[in-house]
Parts: sequence; structure tokens; C-alpha cells
Amino acid sequence: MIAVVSLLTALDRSGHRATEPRRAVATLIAAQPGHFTAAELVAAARARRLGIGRATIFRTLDLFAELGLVERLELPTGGHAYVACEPTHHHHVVCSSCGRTVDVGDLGLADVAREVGRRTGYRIDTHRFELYGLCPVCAAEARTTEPAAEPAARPAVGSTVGPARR
Amino acid sequence: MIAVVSLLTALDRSGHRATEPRRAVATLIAAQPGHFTAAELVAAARARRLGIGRATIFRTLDLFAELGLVERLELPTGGHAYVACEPTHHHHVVCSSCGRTVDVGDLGLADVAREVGRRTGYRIDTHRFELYGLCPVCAAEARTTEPAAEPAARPAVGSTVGPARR
DNA sequence: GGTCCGAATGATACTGAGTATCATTTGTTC
DNA sequence: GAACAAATGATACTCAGTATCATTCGGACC
Ligand SMILES: [Mn+2]
Ligand SMILES: [Mn+2]
Ligand SMILES: [Zn+2]
Ligand SMILES: [Zn+2]
Repeated sequence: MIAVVSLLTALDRSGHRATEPRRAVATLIAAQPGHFTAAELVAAARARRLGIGRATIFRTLDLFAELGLVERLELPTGGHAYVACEPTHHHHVVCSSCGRTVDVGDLGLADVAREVGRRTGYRIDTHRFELYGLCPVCAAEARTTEPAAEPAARPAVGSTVGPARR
Repeated sequence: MIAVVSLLTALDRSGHRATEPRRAVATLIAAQPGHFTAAELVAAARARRLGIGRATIFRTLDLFAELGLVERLELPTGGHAYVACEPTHHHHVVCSSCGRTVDVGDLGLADVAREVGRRTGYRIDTHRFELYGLCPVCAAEARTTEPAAEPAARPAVGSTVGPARR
């Protein structure tokens, strides 16, 4: 969940044009409750008969990712997905069954990264930290239903838990 | 760097056949000093006139990844690469300029993951933690040469630093 | 050593994500 | 309302990864 205006003002402040297609994509992104794939955005654009080219959607996603308002993450399946976030540093917990994503703050990771830099001599610039597991809903489901736990249909929903410290 | 026998015994112990192509791929993997892409393996196989099909290389990489002897990581560029590792849980520091990879142990990450589980209610199964930055060599280079720091040609080399605790 | 059978292979063809190109359109600045 | 660079979208392309399936092969058992 992110406000459309956040996306638009970020465009303006970075010296990029607020074109019609970009506004449209921003609206689509803002409407996404959880994480989404590029293909899903393309489908959404087509469904609403916006005349946006596929290339433009990829370009716009890249742009917002550069601006830090959208983050690209790699699912355990190997595919890619995006989440719209306020551009503060934080990480994601992803349900490997339904895809529900929750934000978490740094929780001491910065210290770990610093320590890694000290030990390895690397000048650490960025890190990637993603957690995968079962969300409470899916965990409950897995407990009640037969032990044959099949992945659910994936009603991806986003939410936020925990203070995004720092 | 990994020993060929580690790969082969892992095959055997998991009930998979030690076929000729798999031995060959294992040898190729063991010869890789740092991280490598699937395409690079394919090229290496072709260069040495081993008659291994492309599909088999992908299949074998997947297999070794399942067995935990090879880890697939996502480069900051968006591409994928593999590193051969002893199958103990650890993480990677990757030089964003030359690709040199260094192993690091858990360094308190397990605690962070546990804390995330507590706060979010997720049952955390796995996590992904990768660090990117400049290795000492590239950092020195960047300091001596013009401030116009272009990424170098990428002579990927692997090494290990720090106790892989746990 | 020979038989047998499922596992594994590789040739081929396919999918799907992402990108290059380039003539046309559009946002912004003056 | 020009003017001009930035952005678009149609098209065609590349490249990673995968499905298919007839053929081969490893290894278990005798
Ligand atoms: Mn987020
Ligand atoms: Mn490693
Ligand atoms: Zn779930
Ligand atoms: Zn380096």
C-alpha cells in the first residue's frame, strides 16, 4: 500500500516527467494490496483498457524501483515480484504459501552488516534480507486440514507489523 | 571451491545416480573459483567438448541446489549466479564490481529471524541474506584511479573469511 | 557377466521475462 | 504556442529456463 501522490511527487522531485502512462501505472501500483508481478500489472492495465505498452510498464517499474518506492524481490520459486513501499529501509517477510507480505524494520541487521564489513574488509553498500515462512492464516490452515498441505490460491495481501526502526 | 567428492557422495547418499554427465558437471563446478552462471557452465562444457546437453546442466544445477551444495543467488544486476558451498548455513558477501564472493557465518542472523517470527506471527522457515559492496581490491582500485569508478571486467574469485558459526 | 527397469539424458521446441530499436507523441520550459 | 528532449508503444529480438519424449544408462539383483 502506498499513496499515488508519493509516487508522483517522487517523479517530479527526481526530474522525471509525470506522463499519462506513468500516472496510470502509479494508480495501478497503489491499488495493489500486496506484492505483484510485472505480468500482473500488464494484465491489470489491459483489463482496464488503458492503452499502456508492455515496455512502458517494465520501464516504469524500473524507474520506481530506482527511486526506491518499489522494491523488487525474488520469490523462493525463483520468480520476481514487486512491493510498493515507503522508501525507508526495511525488509519483507513473505508467506511461502499465500504470498502475504509483512514489513519488518532493521531489527539489528545494520549491526550485522557492519560486523560483516569489519570481518571481511568489504565496504558494504547494500544488503538483501528476506524471510520466508507460513503466515498465521496459512499456518492455522495447515494445522486444521489434512497434513497434505498444498499451497493455497494466493490471495496476496499486504500489511505492516513492527516498528520500522531507524 | 568445493571438492568433487562432496558433490558425488551427496548424490549417492540422496539416492540419485552418479551418471557420467553429473560427474562432469560436478567437476566443472569444482573448478569454479567463485560464483558462476548457468550459461558459463554451459560454455565451459562446450569448450571442453563434453557432450552434455544444456537441459542437463540446468537439471544438475537444480539438483545440487536442492541438495544444498550449490546455492543460487541473485546478483544486484538481477541475474542469477551459483556458488558451490559446503552445505552449512551461511551467507555471502559479493563484490558489486568484480564479483568476488566471501562466505560469512550467521553472525546473529538466526536471532534476528527468530525475533521477526515473534513479532509477525509467521513461522519463519528460511531466510535470504546477501551483502553487496566493494571488495578490498576494488575499493583500493577505486581510491587510486580516477573517481570515475567503472565496474571492472569481473575476474570472479572466491574465498572464505570468518568462522561459519553454527 | 547378463538382465531388467526406472531414472536420467539430450534434441527439439516452446514459454515468458525482459530489452533494443526507432518512428511518433507528449510534457515541460520559455 | 513553439521547440526540443524525454517518453511512448509497436515490433522484433534475446536469453533463461522448461516441457516433451524417444533413447540410453546406472545399478540392483541374480
Ligand atoms: Mn515493504
Ligand atoms: Mn558459500
Ligand atoms: Zn499465507
Ligand atoms: Zn571486487
